[in-house]
This record gives sequence, structure tokens and C-alpha cells, in this order.
Amino acid sequence: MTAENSLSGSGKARSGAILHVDMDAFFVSVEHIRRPELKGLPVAVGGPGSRGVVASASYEARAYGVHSAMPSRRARQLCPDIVFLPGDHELYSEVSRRIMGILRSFTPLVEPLSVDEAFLDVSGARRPPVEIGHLIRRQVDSEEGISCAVGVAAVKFLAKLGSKLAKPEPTPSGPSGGAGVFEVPVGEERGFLAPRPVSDIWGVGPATLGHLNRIGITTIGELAELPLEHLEQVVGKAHGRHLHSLANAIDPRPVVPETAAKSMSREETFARDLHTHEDLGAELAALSDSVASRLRSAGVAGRTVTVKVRFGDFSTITRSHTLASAVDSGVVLAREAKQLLNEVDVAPGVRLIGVGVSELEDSGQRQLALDLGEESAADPSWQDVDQAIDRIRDRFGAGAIRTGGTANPNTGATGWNRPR
DNA sequence: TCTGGGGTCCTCTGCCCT
DNA sequence: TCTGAGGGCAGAGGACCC
Repeated sequence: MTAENSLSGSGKARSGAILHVDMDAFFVSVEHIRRPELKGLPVAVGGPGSRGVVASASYEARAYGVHSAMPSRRARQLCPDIVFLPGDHELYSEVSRRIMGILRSFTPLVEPLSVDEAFLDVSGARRPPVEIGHLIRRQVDSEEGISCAVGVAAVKFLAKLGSKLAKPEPTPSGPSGGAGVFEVPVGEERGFLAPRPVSDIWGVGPATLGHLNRIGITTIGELAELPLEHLEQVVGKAHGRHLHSLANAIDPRPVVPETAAKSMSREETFARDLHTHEDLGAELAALSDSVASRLRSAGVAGRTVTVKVRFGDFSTITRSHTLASAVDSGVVLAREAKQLLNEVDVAPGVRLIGVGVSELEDSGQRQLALDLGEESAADPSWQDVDQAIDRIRDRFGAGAIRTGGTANPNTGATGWNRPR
């Protein structure tokens, strides 16, 4: 379709005003800045252990078939020379904040999707969207040394697909080609989508793809022609309506800057399976402490506590409980989580455990509830303890203090996580 | 091949209430 | 008093995303 040089200035097609900006191999690109000697080498950021996976791979590594979410062991088989880096998520978050700042200098309507991508609504801008895309690429590259791809379209889904098509190809010597900016012109959306595979639709993963393939649907064009009622029977009502709209290039979702988080969680995979409530309880306490700390720094508290347990055979269960009032205390959260865990038979062996909190609300509301004397799972006496813990961590670092029962039981946790 | 971590949204089921 | 229908809600799990 159209690319960097073929569209701009043609004046033949109207431009959509949604941009999707996606960093190229973000974690690896950040590592390249502080370790330039790694440029040109196959590099992966991720968990190097036997149960680790790749979070980000350089284009040189991708040429060997390495990709994100691939088990690290498999990545080493495909590319024995690959350099594994453990990752520095504080640094990635810091770079991400600066890049989002650059994007906000073009429009206040920036919706971050993750650390390395965002939607922008530039409908109010004087410059053409494609030109803004090029300016963004130049500025992110000159100020942060990171390359990115930009998709331009009238709707989010197509802009996202555009950025994917603007990316370079992986080769053993690094990224090659790639338009950098890819536009789907207004009025040409359906023709553009029709021949593309249904897996290009945002929301079609392996399970949905299997369902669609079984009824003979392989392209977006075929999906667009399928009667809605039939599609709803195959993939469910809400999902069916959503996919049908996207296949017809209909995506009314606006760009929403800064949406509040709806849940917070932490989970940990162990190097070896754990079989006792005692071992798991200690790990649960540490995770609860971490989640509670994040809740407090975000100024929120949550009512629903969920414990996630993944067994050695990879089967996964969750147990949740909704409290009378919201909590943000690590001790209270750990107590609830352990009660939930007690309902689970852990003897078969647990490889992963997680703690999550949802039904989040502003901490100010919760304080008001406490002041009014409502029944609460959050014991106010713990608030002083939590505040003291936060002050110590602010001053001496996150590892300066642990709450009781969170001492590392030598569980061999992978220690790998990818912060949002 | 053997699958991390942190999220969101949806569906299904069972329970309670009217 | 019993029973069934239907709505609302909580809990569990699946699918998907990066």
C-alpha cells in the first residue's frame, strides 16, 4: 500500500488521524545504548534460567527464529551464540516515560498501551498525520537513540496493523528495510484488509484462529462477509461482534489518555516446584508485600483478592474473595491470600504462585470509610506500619526492609518480571 | 518445545433474592 | 408454603495482549 515516500504529499487520499507508535525491540534497544559493543550481535532480554522466556530479542536473534515469549532454552538451541541479559526494568520504565513525554509534545491525546507503544490522536494537529509520524521517528531517534515504527489510519486497529507493517525485517546482520511509517488511507480500509490473514486482527489468538479455521475462514475478507449471527455462535456474542466490526474496518474506540489501572498483581515462577503451604505461604507474603507497596504508591486500594496457583503440569486455578472494604496493607493482603491458598491442595507441586488485587478505588475513599467506622478488613493499626515501611524504602531502597514472614525461603524463584 | 509476568475482558456457573 | 423464572453478583477460568 503506502509507505514513507509514496504517500506523503500525494494528496490523493485523506489521512486518518490515529497514530500507533511502536518501539523496535525496545528492551534490547535500551541495552544497546549503554552497551554499544552488543550492537550487531544476537541479544535477548529475559529470564536465562531453565524456566525463563525471552521478553525481547534483537533483530539479529530474530533472524534465527528467536522471538518474545519463547522459552530461553529453545532460544539457545536455535541460536547458541545468543547473549542473554537479565533486564533492567527501572531503566526501561524511565526511558519509556521520556519517550511518552516526546509523544505528548505532539498531542496531549496519548494513550500508552505498554512501556513500548502508544496510540496518538492527532486530529487537532495542523501538520498531516504522516508527517507527524516521520517527525516522531526522528525525534525519538535523536533524543533517545531508539528507532520506532508508526502506523497511520482512521482507527486504532488499522493504525496498529500499520506500525507492524512499517517495521524492518530481521536478518543475521540486523534490521533491514522497513518503511518506518505506514499509512492505511481513509476509504481504502476494507480493500486493504480483505486479503490479510484473520490472525492480523487484534484479539485473534490461537484459540479463536482455530475456531475460525474450522469453519473455513482464513482471511479478514472472508470474516467480514460471514453473517454476524454465525460468527457469534462460533466465538461468542461479544467477541463475535467485536471481530465482525474490526473485519469491516469499524473500530470506534477513541484514544483515551491515562486510564486508571483496574487491577495489580505479582506472580513468581519457582526454579523447582514447591509442595507445602509453609514454603508457598512465605512466598505469598513477599508477593503480597510487593503488591501492597505498589498499591500505596499509586494511591489506591483494592477489595477483591485473588490467588493464582499453577501446578507442575501447567494447569492453573484461581481463588478469590471480595472484602467488605479495600485494603492496601501487605500484612492484611498476605493474611487474605494465605486463607485462600489454604483451600488448595498443593501436594502435587506448585510451579507458580501469584497474588492480585482488583476492584481498585482511591485510597482517599477508603480512608473516609475507615473514619466513618465501617466494617473493614483493613486494620487501621497496620497503616502506621505500612507508612513506616514506605518511608524506609523511599530512603534506603526497595530491599531495605521486609515484613514478617517474607524472608526468602530459598524457593529459587526466577526473579524475572516485566513491569507495566 | 514447553511454555514469564502483568494486565484486560469475556463467559459460564452457582447462589441469592425477588 | 412451595416452586419456577429471571436478574444481579461473585467466583472461576479462558483467551488475548505486550
